[in-house]
Amino acid sequence: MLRRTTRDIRRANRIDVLRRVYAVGQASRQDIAGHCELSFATIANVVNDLLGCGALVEAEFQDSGGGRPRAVLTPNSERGLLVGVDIAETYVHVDLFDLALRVKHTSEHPIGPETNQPHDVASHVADALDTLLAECGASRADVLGVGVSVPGQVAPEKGVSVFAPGWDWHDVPFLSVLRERIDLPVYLDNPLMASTVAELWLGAGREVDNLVCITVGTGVGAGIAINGALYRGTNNAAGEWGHSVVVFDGRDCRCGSRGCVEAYVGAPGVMRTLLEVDQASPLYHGGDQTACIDALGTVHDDPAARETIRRTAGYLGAGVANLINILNPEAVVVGSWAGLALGPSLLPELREAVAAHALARSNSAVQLRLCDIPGNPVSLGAAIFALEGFLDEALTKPASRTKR
Amino acid sequence: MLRRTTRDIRRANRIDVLRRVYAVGQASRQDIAGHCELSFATIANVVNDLLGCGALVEAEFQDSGGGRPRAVLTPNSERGLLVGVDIAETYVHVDLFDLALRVKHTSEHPIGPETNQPHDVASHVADALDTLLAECGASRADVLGVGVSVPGQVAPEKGVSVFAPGWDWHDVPFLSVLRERIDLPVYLDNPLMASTVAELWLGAGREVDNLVCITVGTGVGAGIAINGALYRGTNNAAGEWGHSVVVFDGRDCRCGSRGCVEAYVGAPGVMRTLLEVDQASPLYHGGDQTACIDALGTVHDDPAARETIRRTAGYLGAGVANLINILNPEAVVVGSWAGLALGPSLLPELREAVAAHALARSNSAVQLRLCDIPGNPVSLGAAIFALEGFLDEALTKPASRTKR
DNA sequence: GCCCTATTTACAACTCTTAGACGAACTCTT
DNA sequence: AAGAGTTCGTCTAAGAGTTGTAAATAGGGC
Repeated sequence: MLRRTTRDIRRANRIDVLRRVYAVGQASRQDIAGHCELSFATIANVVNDLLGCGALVEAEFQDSGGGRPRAVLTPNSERGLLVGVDIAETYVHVDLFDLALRVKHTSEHPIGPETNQPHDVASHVADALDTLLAECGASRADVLGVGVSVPGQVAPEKGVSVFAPGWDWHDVPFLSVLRERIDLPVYLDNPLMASTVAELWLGAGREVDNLVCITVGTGVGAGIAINGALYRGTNNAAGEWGHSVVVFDGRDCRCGSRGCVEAYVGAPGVMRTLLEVDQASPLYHGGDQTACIDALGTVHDDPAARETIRRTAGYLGAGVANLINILNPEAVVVGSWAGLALGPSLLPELREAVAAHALARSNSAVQLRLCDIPGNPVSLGAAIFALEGFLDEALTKPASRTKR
Repeated sequence: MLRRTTRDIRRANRIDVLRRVYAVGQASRQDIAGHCELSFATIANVVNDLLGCGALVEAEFQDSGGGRPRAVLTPNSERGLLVGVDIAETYVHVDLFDLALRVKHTSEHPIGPETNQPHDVASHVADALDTLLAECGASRADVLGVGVSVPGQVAPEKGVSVFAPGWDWHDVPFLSVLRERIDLPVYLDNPLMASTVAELWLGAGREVDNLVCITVGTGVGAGIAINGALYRGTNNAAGEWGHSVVVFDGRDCRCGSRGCVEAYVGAPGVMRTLLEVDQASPLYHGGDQTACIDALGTVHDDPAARETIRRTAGYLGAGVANLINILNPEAVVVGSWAGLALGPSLLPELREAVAAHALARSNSAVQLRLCDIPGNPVSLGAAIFALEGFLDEALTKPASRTKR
């Protein structure tokens, strides 16, 4: 899977080059050569492949100071469309991207308890796709691929949702269900993997090849990227850091275990901490997750809020330090809605807490920051899965075509 | 470093093939083809390289049931010698291996507080090497390489011991110090990396390509292997799981943090638990680590011992479950002296504790077992580093020789 | 119009994998 | 004892990739 034949090298090089172009938006061949460790000749070959399949175009020519002008390569936004779908427990978010990974149109549908069965959800996706295409005046034929993220545990190669905690999905062959309604290449994965890939292409991965992408929302997870590639583990279950123990014999967690990171730094955990600090805090907002977390992130003069942030930073810092000690990454990125809402007030104390628990050598090698990807990183990552799939089809298959 | 040129593919294939031969002791080309995902022709090519440099030999011919007999390949124990050195805080352990990685002779020197400076330690190693060679009637020229493990954090490519906690080593260029005394190829790393490589070649890695190798001694760590290769992290500091937090605000740890796994399941931590259970337990043996841990592992009818084991299994189980949740490996192996001493009595309760904390999907994919490598896995792993270095020299360099 | 410089492209050399043809070695049958 | 059948191992040619070098290309300055 990693490196076997020479074609795998080419595929990897292709992704490297493309990631660089997307990372900076536009790049000359020289620029790419400076950032990927490849000879110039190889860069030229790979770029020609990518120009050939329409993924890139030579957008303009740049002055080179007295020599032949540099051709500037950019993603070819005209080549086609990609669809990224973020299915969460309460909504379906569908983004239509151009090939430059810019959002063209967005749609979001709520999901209620009575409409959370596979067929309902798949219909939502299909309908949203039709609507978005109509809005753009585009047709299904323009869509190069659809990436879909489903919460919980997923077996991407089988196209199965193994377990979705919020609903009662067990071993649902969701990919088939989707394909019945959407006659396009569809790729299935989960939000953790999707947002990590997004981070790799358009986030911290622009500067770094080994990173951990922490999502702090209602649930908590940590996507892992090693050597510029997503790390999936044996079962595509790697990154379930939210259910790693940080407080032995601590709070009950919805996973059945006790003392999990998620029970302390997931939104419900933070709210519980707030109640522990001040049982009558008005910031609790009667249990409204979004309102409460937003309030905690913005109100700076409330002592209960400050104390809640402080304690949360402590728990999260211990958990993050665990990741740093175990994985020794170059970057740790905190994302998802609760992480971003609390982030600005959390970060200074989080850094302190991490430094208190992480070994100096590992801590000095890592940068800790908030996710700065605009929009929805999950649907973006899903769309990137579709992009990768399209490229593999377009550029790896032709080999067998040539063979005749 | 991972995949760049086609030559890296060959190197990776070479290691795959060789690992298979070492794993089973002897293998026909057919057998290898069945276990490495390579065409028969490639197997033959790689095997010929390895025969050419003398790493393998055709030991015998096996009946094939009516056809040309299979040549059985084995490591060529006559080709030369490898040296593996395990430097610990209190001793220097030197093993002389033949190329089949069988121990020929062993030597162990204690290190006192007054002889733990780089030059002293290097002299110990050099002296031991001379002695061992004399005992075998071999000469320095027979030695293909020397692998050296130094405790603490190491930068292998620079040959520097960055920090050794027991002594006061900071950024010691230990590789140079060794080379002054030993005029042979020397490779430097730390015990965690070494024992993980040993596990990969001659332990659980025989069946599995993704594993975590836990060492439980005075210190605690977790070496990580992904896709059949050691994972080092950014700084060669990956695997410092011993200093991941499992009890928030728990026991003070020698690293300066609190609640680390090591503070509970390292030998001193276990002994502290014993005292908490029974302040006057005779099993404490006045603080003698070896005696106490051995006693805890063998005495089954002592209630304090049982309770200590139970609690230790709980802490360790939480820590191991964290690894399983985060990394989703195929195997977790527990080793090092305290782990092995406590292992048999610990294992059933450990499995329970892990199951209580790990997600079902990840837990079902993993096998948890004790290290079954005979002898010293650290010096063995160090010797394997030397073996890999020798092969790279012998088989990758010749390319440039041919170039003329 | 010529030179200079920087960028691209083209080409040849080298590697590696793989499929398939062929030869080698052994057993079994006739 | 001579084929016939099997199973292994080697060899060769084709397909695919990377890379260094040489040649072609395209402005800008004089």
